[in-house]
Amino acid sequence: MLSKKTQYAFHALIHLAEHADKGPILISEIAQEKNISIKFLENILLELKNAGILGSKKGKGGGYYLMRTPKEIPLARIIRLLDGPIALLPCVSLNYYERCENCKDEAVCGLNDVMGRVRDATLKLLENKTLKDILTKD
Amino acid sequence: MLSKKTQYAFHALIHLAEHADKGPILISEIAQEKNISIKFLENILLELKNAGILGSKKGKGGGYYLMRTPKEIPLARIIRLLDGPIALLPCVSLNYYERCENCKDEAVCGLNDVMGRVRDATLKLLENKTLKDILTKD
DNA sequence: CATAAATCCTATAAAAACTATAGGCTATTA
DNA sequence: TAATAGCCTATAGTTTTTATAGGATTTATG
Repeated sequence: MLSKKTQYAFHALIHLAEHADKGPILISEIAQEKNISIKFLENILLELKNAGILGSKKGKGGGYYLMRTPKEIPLARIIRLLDGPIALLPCVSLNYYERCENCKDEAVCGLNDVMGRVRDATLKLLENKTLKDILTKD
Repeated sequence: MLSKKTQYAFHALIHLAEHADKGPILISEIAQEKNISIKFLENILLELKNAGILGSKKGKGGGYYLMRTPKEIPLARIIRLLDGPIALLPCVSLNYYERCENCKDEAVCGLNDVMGRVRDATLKLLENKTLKDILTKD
């Protein structure tokens, strides 16, 4: 399961995308609208900003906004950023690989093979579907 | 990611399947062969037994053995038993569904839709692939 | 320039989940 | 009846997740 952090991030990004025409959006507005703890959300948006996905403006009239169009933000990017590996096993992870400590040869491990396929099927969706694909408006 | 518990369970099941001709197998043998803490493994095998996947025999000459042929044990069964939900979000889980607290209507939520597809793609593999498919021998 | 608004940043706390261990109990075999 | 091996439950240690706190910094505006 995705962590709350990642789930909140998706809902926040959706809100930002659906209100992109209204200039910077307040953290507090998103928190209220999406029923998320404001302080927790603050940390999440900061991480998204530091990763270059969001921009922000301080002071009155400030808030957060998308740095790219929704179409340019694959869902896999958000998950990897906040949750880490998408694969079900470390030994089939593309970005967070770790050797299997329970089997002797990954090359002939059937579990490795099947989980690799699960990873591929999952990534086919999560790398191609973007923020744009999860919006209600437009 | 799957928990260690589930990962260990898969490796133990593989060992049991590949030595099914040798009668009951000792926990200690599996633990040593697969590099797993023996006491931790004990709990896992017990859970698999209580779920009807494994059988056991006590006393000298005892041990664990499969209650069904490898072909009859889908990978999804093991994951759900030890790890819980396979879906990435509670709101798209078939067996552990929970309503989304951050969106107003799941029926029109794009995130719900995409994650439902991820679940389907994952389950297509995990429900059809069985213990037999992850064995080295045979 | 002073003030209020809003994000930035880091630390920490609280809770939950995960991983592992302990130790006595029970059944079985020889 | 002694040794073997699983059964069962509790608990401990660690890590991760979730959430909160509070002051620092930047910006807009009157």
